[in-house]
Amino acid sequence: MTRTQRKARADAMDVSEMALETLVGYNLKRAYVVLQNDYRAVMGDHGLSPRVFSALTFVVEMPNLTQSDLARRLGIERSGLVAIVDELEARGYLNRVAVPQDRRIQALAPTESGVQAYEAALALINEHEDRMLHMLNAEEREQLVHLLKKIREIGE
Amino acid sequence: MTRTQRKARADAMDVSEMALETLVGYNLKRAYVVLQNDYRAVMGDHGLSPRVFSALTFVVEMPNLTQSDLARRLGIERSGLVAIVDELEARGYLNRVAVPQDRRIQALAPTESGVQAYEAALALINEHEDRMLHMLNAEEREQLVHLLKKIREIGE
DNA sequence: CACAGATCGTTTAGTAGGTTAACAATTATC
DNA sequence: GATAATTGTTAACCTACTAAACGATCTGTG
Repeated sequence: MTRTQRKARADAMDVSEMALETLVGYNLKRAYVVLQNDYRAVMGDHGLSPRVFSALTFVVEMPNLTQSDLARRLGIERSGLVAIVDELEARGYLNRVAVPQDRRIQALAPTESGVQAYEAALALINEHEDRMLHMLNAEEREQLVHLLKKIREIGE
Repeated sequence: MTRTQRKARADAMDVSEMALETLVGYNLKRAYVVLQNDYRAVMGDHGLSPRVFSALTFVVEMPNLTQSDLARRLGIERSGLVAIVDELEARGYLNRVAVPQDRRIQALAPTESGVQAYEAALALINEHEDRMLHMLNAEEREQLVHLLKKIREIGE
């Protein structure tokens, strides 16, 4: 649409006609905010934040990763991971274990309570997503995750 | 899966089997980061940020919104919008216009160069999305936006 | 009409979630 | 054995918000 054409029309455009509404990036951000708000409400002030939960998942499911490995898998910088690992260690959910073969690195080993906390958090998060996404049937939800993974793959 | 079952298996799990990978929230965030990184690269250091562009869209397409209106439509607090409107005004893309009927409010009126900047940015952004999302056909892309809108609707 | 209450834009202070650059310690490569 | 690369870490910085409070202004009720 040209500026002239716009001025020839009524002043206010219908929201659903705005180009903004067709942009994937804009809808992605808005949808993420909706989901994240409920996540925070469900997990509470002292619960695991999304990024800490995702780090804990890797530590539990792939024990003895290094911090550099983990940062790569999470798609963040090594320096940014330090605070996350600090929090998980302060909560008693993992230990930084020295590796004799390479004294630069410290393997991330989950504790018993780390594994339990992971499983408890995962149950809460699954409930949260099931409740939030009840308007999507199984096929739609699978399709959504599939499409999002395709976008993720570009960034590699 | 229980902890006992996990310990009975090999140490490291396949990434694609992790519950994390099936979560909508996690995939939403990761996909958003991928898209946003390219957005920043395309728009450059002095380009409009996503939030400023979305605000400009509303100002251009629905002239004379108030800041409270705009904040509601963007899903952010009034206080958070001030800096965004400040930037758009500093760039000369809009004016805060006094409204005689209600001296509390200032209508947001786009300028000529604001409209031009909007159209130029939109063209760049459409290019960016077309390039990033080339692996999705038209139907998939439409379906993705449709599903994201459904999630957005919960938060209202 | 008066006035209590809501609303508007704004400032200030705080938070979450990162990045970049530099560093010492250590390991790998030539 | 010198040079380069990697690891975890700190420090300083940035973006994108929120929450609370403010004066100015408007609205609804008695």
